[in-house]
Amino acid sequence: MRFTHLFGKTLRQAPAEAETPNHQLLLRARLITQLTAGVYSYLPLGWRALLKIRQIIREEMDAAGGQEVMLPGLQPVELWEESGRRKAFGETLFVLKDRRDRELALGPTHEEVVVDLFKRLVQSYRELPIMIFQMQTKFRDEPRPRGGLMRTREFTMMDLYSFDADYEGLDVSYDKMLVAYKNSFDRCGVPTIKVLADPGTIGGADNNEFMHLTDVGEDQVLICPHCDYAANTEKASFRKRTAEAEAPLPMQEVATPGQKPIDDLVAFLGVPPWKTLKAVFYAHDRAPVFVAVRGDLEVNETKLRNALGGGELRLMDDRAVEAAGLVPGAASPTGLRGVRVVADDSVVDSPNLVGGANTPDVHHLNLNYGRDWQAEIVADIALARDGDPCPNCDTPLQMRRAIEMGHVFKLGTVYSDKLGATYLDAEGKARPVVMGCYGIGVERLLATVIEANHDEKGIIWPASVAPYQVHLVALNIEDAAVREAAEKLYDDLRAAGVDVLYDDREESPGVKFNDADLLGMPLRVTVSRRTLEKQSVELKGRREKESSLVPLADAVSTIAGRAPS
RNA sequence: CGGGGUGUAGCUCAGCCAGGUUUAGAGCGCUUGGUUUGGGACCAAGAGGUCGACAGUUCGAAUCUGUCCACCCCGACCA
Repeated sequence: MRFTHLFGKTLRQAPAEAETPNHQLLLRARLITQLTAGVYSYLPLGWRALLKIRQIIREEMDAAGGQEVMLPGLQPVELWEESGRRKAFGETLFVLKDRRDRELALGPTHEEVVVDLFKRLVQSYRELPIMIFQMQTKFRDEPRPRGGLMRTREFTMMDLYSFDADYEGLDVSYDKMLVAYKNSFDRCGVPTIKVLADPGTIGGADNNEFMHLTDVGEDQVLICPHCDYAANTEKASFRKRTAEAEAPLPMQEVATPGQKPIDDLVAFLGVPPWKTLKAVFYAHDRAPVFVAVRGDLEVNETKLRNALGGGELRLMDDRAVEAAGLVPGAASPTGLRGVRVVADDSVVDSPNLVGGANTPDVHHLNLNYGRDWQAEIVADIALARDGDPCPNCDTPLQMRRAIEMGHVFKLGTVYSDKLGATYLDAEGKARPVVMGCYGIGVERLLATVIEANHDEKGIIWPASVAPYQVHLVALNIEDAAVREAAEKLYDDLRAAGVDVLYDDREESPGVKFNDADLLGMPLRVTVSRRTLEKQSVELKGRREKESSLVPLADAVSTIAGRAPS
């Protein structure tokens, strides 16, 4: 490709809307351009990289036994009602009406459609296992698109679905996918770790996320530096400080004027935080819920929502708490009526806690679970934080930010049951098919490739996904000898099967070198008067500091040898 | 949806508070000519803007007021 023909030129300054390095470089190198919030166009260089990424994923899915298909983006909304996920997705689901006033959804994902497909095509256990995948545009009306390609409303997902006769088969399929995912990210030059995760609206049991650790990630993970424990904060558990065994003491009232936040109360009464009961109020599907955790802990809203069986969860402010007839700052679970109570398992196991008395400026001493109050639900709803002890080995966990590259789920029979997807086993009995689903955000992966491979000058493409392998720079191109040599090299390299971007512009050397660094092709080849005097061309790897000269006669073979096609 | 912020040329921004020499500016980019040429050159001449939209206040609005829209950031959701 000649630079003078390339659609779009580079930007010296990054547009103000971009904050992260990957977003700035995507825009400056003209890989993408934004149409509207969370919707992007992919320009020639960006699209070429994306095609490379897609091909890598395709090869890995094929190698794992996947078969590629293409499923519709337009889906009848009835399918979503049948699976119960129309409500689960809520406003995130794009819904439109056809001319007959029937509702159609723009698919945010494809479990429903793929199960429908399974029902139409598969009858017997003899046909199992099956893995099918596709790369299709997904539409999600995200509450807040952000971070360039990190969270968009229209994006490509590679989604693979596995169908097995039983759970043992699912385990096999799942393990194959773990390998295929790791390989895909590795080949794209993105280091990842596998963490435990929350399944969210997808449902199902076991699931893992592939995370790329970086400060610009929107997720947080907790990693044990000692054992192999790693989990998304949404999911992470930790070893809670165990309460010392004590005989329950009689409950007592104590005046605590003006002591509302737990920190103040702790200082005022001189008790440690883990000897107190902290009350937090949430509106769950609009109904108030009393949430009790020990004073040294915080509530994990994802765990809480799961304990409540899903639904909408919101923190209540003091006014809403008062409106519900409760006392913010001195609330007590004792004698509550008409309010659901959810307790973290830590408070159940801790004797003689200090808690509110449902009277302003009064607290109770020696609250004991079972004797003084009860919870409707007891579960682990505590948020793991940086430094909390690893649940496996007690080592302090480390909190890191990360980008979620992929998410794999053991769905089991959640969808098969809801949508009636069965097969006949060897005895001729109908059984629900056991499913898994596995997704990679393709454009997000592109962004992460850049995030993981750049310096202050620009992108440093891994050869595997570089739009072009060679960036041929002709300096002083108005010099006929230079132009002639550069043109010939360009033609010869292409004839040798090398993807080359040829800077044939009449620009100063600085401009050309800076653009070469910004665009980040793996190998830079420079032709100039200076190199021609020595009958040679100059080669420099994007990651290398030093360049080297190669005789003109050997240029094509040397370059072709260094540049995988 | 709650909180914060920004809309002036392709990109980055000044001008707005104290309305009137602003026929609206700068740098970069773009066009033409010339001089340069191994790390974002220089000179000269140009092109390019309904100052986000609408309504209002005023003799007069980029500037003041109101409404709306768009985009960005922080939170609730996810690949």
